[in-house]
Amino acid sequence: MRLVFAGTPEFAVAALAALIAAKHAIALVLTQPDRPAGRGMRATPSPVKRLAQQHGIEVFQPITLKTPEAQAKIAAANAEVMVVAAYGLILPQAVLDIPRLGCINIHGSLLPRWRGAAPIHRALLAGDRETGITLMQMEAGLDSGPTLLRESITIAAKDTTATVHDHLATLGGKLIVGAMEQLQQGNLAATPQPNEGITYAAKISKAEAQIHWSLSAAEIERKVRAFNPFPVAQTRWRGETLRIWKAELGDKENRNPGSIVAIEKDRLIVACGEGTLALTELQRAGGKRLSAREFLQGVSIPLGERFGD
RNA sequence: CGCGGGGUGGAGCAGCCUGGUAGCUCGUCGGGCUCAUAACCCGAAGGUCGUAGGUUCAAAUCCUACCUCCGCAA
Repeated sequence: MRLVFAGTPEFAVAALAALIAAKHAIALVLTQPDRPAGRGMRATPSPVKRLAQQHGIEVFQPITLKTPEAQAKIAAANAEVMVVAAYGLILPQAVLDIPRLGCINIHGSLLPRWRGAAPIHRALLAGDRETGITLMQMEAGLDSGPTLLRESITIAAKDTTATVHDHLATLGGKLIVGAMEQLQQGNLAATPQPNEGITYAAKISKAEAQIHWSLSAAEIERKVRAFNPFPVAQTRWRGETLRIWKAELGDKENRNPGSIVAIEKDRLIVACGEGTLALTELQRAGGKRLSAREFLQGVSIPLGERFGD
């Protein structure tokens, strides 16, 4: 099929790669403008842009899609359908109407649960046991369009946003290729989303990464997994930021939230509002990620020392 | 020129400000203790202190440049 692809981060790369592999004609790729990023704040192309360029596909990076110029550019691609995956820009109705078969979005949740920007993070934070990919026909509302295809996966106790993200990105690629096939055969049916069970996945803010030790160990443990690899759960320690990459639930004892109640060879046990959490991989400011064992070899920590503000 | 921290035996760190015999925790190797051990005791090997210059009688330590890792910010 002749199509336009719109996407920006790594999540969208798997889908674009799958469409390319399936020999679809990608007439144009839309992605966010190069943004200053990383140390040095150099303008950095998005992952999708890099992949598109590797395949010699034309890339278009408008700041907004509201202008007639941008819309004309998309219309000129003369695509039958537009595939959107974590693009990051609102598509106005005028754009949604351009492709003959409309716009299809690849969303990382089982809609209508977790509409919005950070569905994977929110699913992990909430302790969901399953999530998945939903392909939907886009309309003006936020992730509210009718469902075309969907497939669920289970979230295991050890899963992090990183692992679920990769899993879903791959699944999204597989589903979108299947959807294109069905679309060509004219048997891709749309089912309206139910009105029950709608939730919204707000963007993750940096402030949320801070650990509040008064919460239960279970909640904090979920935060550690949900915020891996970004933005990474963290706490304050001796005036510096300490990132917590991995942790396990400890025993049920409940002491002084935020204080270190035991130091084992490979684990640093911290009291929470309810239960304890065993930190197993951490990172000091300016340092590398270290196993708790390595971390403990470099510093001497007295029992009772506190984490947090 | 966005801001900032670090690169020291195999690992993680201290020492640098106030230049002058390189230290700690762990690992490795040998020995001992023990029914036994990832535990304990004794001993050993292993470092041109990121690279290149400079200052100095003397540089891990002060100065300059570069390489490289990381945090913030996006």
